[in-house]
Amino acid sequence: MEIHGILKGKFGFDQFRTGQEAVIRDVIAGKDTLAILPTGSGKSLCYQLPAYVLEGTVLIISPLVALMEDQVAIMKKNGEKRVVALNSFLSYSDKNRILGELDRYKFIFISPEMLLQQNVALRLRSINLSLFVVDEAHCISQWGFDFRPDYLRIGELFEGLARPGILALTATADDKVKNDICRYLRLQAPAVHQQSLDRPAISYSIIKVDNGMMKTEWITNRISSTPGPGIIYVASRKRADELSSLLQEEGISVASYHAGKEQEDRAFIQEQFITGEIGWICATNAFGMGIHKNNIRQVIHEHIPHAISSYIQEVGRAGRDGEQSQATMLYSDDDEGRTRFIVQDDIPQEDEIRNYESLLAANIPPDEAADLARISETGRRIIDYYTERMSMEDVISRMKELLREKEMQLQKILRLIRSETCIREEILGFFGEESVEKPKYCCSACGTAEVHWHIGQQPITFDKRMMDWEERLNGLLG
DNA sequence: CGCACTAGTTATAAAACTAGTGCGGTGCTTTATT
Repeated sequence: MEIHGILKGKFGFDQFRTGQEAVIRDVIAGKDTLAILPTGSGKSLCYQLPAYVLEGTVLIISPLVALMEDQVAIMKKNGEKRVVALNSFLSYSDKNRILGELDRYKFIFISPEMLLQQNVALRLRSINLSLFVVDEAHCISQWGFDFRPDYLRIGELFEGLARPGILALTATADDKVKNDICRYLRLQAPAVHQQSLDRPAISYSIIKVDNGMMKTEWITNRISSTPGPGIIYVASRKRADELSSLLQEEGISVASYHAGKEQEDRAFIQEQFITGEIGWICATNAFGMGIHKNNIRQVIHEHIPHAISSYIQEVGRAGRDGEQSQATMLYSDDDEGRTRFIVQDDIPQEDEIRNYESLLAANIPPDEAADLARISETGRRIIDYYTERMSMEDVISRMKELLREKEMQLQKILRLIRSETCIREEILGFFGEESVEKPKYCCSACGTAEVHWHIGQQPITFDKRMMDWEERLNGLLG
């Protein structure tokens, strides 16, 4: 069947959105494909359509169980019954039953961790896979090295075996992320499809303030006088709850969201935000993946994000409908040290690794050894992953390398913050895009960040440099 | 690293310092003998 026919017949669309068709043609041709498509451009069609052309089952790696469940529900609602999510929501018996009849399914969603369990991997290798999809593929780079090491092992599934084409999907990827994806998925001569990451409808502001109190003040003013819906990204769970309560007292419709909340509550809050019952969300970086909401008008950061690529991901959730939106980053001088601490804290140190390994060598049980060497659960998983693959000395130098890498990413975002040149140009340059057309509302560095919202009170205007107290003082004196 | 918080100190007393302590993001997975 011709792909336009399937597009109309199965999905009810008359034409492809920008970028989709080229990706789909490569996927159907069996090529390894890396597709970097902006959120909301219909990434899931890139594997769902080929599924109806190709013989066999499509296997989709997904980072969050909640996301898998969502997608399965949507597909079932749209009439596709041969779809299943393999994750820890399943009872032991259901899991076994499904594993026994895997080839009945057209689509299987699974986490990297489940994928790499021996019995699961064995079963998956035995069925006819038409396509292997890695959704949100930037997770390989973002999480694999220091958080969820199984992300680095996805490529091992087909070690030494014939395999189907691989499709890696993500919304943002700089050169490092692209390289990590290709390397760890072992892509062969991948077709890379990438659209401009520029979002002309988003204007960028970076504003320096003196302290936390000013952040609270600024945000309160801003939110009471300009439209939402919006997301406020904060650095800690505690702050998310605290800021949310403060804003509630001001009569603002807001809720907090972070990983310390019950799954149930998280789903509920997310749902309310999507339907518009809640106007604002105060959240840690836990919030965002899989949020299908077009009309987010503002994204505010009140800390320095960990890396430019995470910043762009978070900011990119605004303005998917193409309407004017604003991204604002508030920061103060002491943010740098705190961001550095959070990013680097979980990476095991040399003496911790040596301690832990010598305790293990003395036959101390692993749980106890990790405890004694004061290694976090995450840290231990990381050490275990690397020690299985290299000598202790190599693990130690690998960890140092990881620290350097994190520091480099931080330095890049600090450079962005301190730069006086166009923020849009800087950001796009970071992703390798050179020519940039500046929209009417561009950024605070260009002096054209301020959108004139047509509701509420006076627009609040802040000049980035004048917010610095020394310069403000000089301004008064001079 | 830097914050918020607490307990202890000071000595006219009360409020105001000081030193010490705890805390900080992201998520998957966990289950078997007859």
